[in-house]
Amino acid sequence: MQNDVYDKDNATICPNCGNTDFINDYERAEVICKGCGLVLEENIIDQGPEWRAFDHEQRDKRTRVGAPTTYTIHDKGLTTMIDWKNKDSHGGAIPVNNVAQMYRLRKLQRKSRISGATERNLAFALTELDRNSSTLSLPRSVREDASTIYRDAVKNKLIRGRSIEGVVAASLYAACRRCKVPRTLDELAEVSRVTKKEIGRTYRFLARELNIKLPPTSPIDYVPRFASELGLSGEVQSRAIDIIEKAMEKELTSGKGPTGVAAAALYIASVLVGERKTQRDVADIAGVTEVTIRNRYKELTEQLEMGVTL
DNA sequence: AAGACGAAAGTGGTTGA
DNA sequence: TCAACAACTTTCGTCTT
Repeated sequence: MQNDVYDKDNATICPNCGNTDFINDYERAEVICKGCGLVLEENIIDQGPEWRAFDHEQRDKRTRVGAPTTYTIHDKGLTTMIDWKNKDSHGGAIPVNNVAQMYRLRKLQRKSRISGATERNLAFALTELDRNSSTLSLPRSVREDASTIYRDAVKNKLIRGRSIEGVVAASLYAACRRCKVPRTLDELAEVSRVTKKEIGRTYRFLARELNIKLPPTSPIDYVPRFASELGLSGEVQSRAIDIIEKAMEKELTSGKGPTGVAAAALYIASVLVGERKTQRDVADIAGVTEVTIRNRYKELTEQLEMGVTL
């Protein structure tokens, strides 16, 4: 049917063979790796229409929907606009004595769209949200999620005493974690005008008040992004994930910063595969120091009995 | 000369009295 | 509110490739 890119949880590589191409087979409701045929996901939902159309005219006729509603626009994109043309529904001219009335209606409509402090607050916050997620190049799903979190925060009157920007950044941070595409607090602080400390505090506050329960971030979630920024192959990625999984079994990762663990695992993997990167490079991308990489790296190699292979 | 290694002192945040 | 504490950083000197 369609050959989309497999996007579940933002996974971009096959854990089995490291391939990056996937087929969405809607007939069987499976996602399959193009390289090795591994079934990566079952019971997927076909999001296409249930009807078929053979030409453009039919498609137009059978479509029953307009633009999707979105939480990233303050009125969910459900605005009605009054046409600026002075024509009625049949295309005929509107009587002159009604033209002034139409003008007043349009003005009213515009004003009512963004009315009241809450609406204006939302409109501002959501453009801010969009700007931030654009510079971080976050997927649409995360933006939607962040907007709903923000809306919840507003609904529960949690923004009082806090800056809009702070809450926006915190919502984004939470959404990123929930969607398993973690960004560090540093990265968030970089794009918004809020300090890392403030974002962290607001985030914890939101999480508590809104009952957002989030498992601690797994180092694995950082691997694909760091790897691609370092220009490392899929093989290195799967090796790194392998290492992290083993490390988690032995509880070597608890209490340690996930970025540090991810960085060390990637460093080790890059050496093992023969695409060596310097500690400096990996450290810069991951936002940790070489020393941290060394410490993690030492622990990992010792505890996982792989010192010999290095 | 660049990178890796490690010791020592410093920093910001959490925890428990 | 304060001190203890663990993780992480900064800095710097030494060793390895």
